[in-house]
Amino acid sequence: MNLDTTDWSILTELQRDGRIALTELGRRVNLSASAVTERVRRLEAEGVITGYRADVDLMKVGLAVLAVVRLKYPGSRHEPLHRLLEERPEILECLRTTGDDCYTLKVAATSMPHLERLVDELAGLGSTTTNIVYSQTLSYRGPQAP
Amino acid sequence: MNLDTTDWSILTELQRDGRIALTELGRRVNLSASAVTERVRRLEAEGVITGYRADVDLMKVGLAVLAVVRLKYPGSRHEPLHRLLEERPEILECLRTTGDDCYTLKVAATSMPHLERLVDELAGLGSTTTNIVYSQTLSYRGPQAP
DNA sequence: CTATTTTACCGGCAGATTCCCGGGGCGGCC
DNA sequence: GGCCGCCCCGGGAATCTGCCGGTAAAATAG
Repeated sequence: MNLDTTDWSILTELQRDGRIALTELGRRVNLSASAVTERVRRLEAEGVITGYRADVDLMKVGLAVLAVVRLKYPGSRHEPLHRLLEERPEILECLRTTGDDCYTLKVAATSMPHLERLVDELAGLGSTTTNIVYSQTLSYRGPQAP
Repeated sequence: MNLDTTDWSILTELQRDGRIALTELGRRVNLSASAVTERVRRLEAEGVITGYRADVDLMKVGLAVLAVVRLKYPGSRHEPLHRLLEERPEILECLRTTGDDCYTLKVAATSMPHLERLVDELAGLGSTTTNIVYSQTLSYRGPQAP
């Protein structure tokens, strides 16, 4: 799988606006609609583009408290955590990392008591370190050409 | 801004597939195309939906090394960091948090030397703690009804 | 309790978009 | 040269979007 400059332009545009029409996308990358369609289909089929998502403002939907929870997980039984990830949509992201804290989670809650409950559930699995998020730079850009 | 059950269904569907046609979206939430269009337009105008993005597989585009970098930032001059965020597309996300490490960054690099360069740049601003990411649960779900 | 306004929905139509063809230009290979 | 694969273009049918008026139920006012 090799990406040329045009592919990168397409990825950049689709990361900026994932709902853009293919004709408009073609206009921006100097390609006909059919050519750009074929390229996008190929990028999807190859798994370069894994999907398209609407971004939702957490505040606007009542999730006012965002936090990073680092979880130190003893042993190697990961099923309880995976089950928790399935059950709790408040856990937005879960990264397994090197270092003392095996997992880094991003968690959204409606309130402090809500966050407290979530952290308590996680604390049942291992020791946690929680930091409240003040603000986040909206990363509406994804990967770009290396 | 109050969201009813239908709005939540719409948000759920659009977070699962942000490029779905409005007619199909209407079918899934039991609404006509025009009704669902109006609701989506309202959600966009109110800022609930902030945009639509294509998700790109980092591996597939050569960004094989993902890391979490925590940055302890002395003082209150944040411009140097913001400039770095603008310049370095490798920084996918930047959260400002409570706690000893003021910032938590998610960084994608093509290789270890590449990551090393990035961390060195960040280390010029403050003291860093870096953890490599083994794997991440693809959070293709966003917020759901509280 | 009735009248009026507001809200949310539907259907339909014009225009735009997507999908699916066939066909052309170009470089590599026999 | 001749063939083949690759990538691109253009055209037409099917589909989707954007916009309109019209309707019914809920909210508001009197």
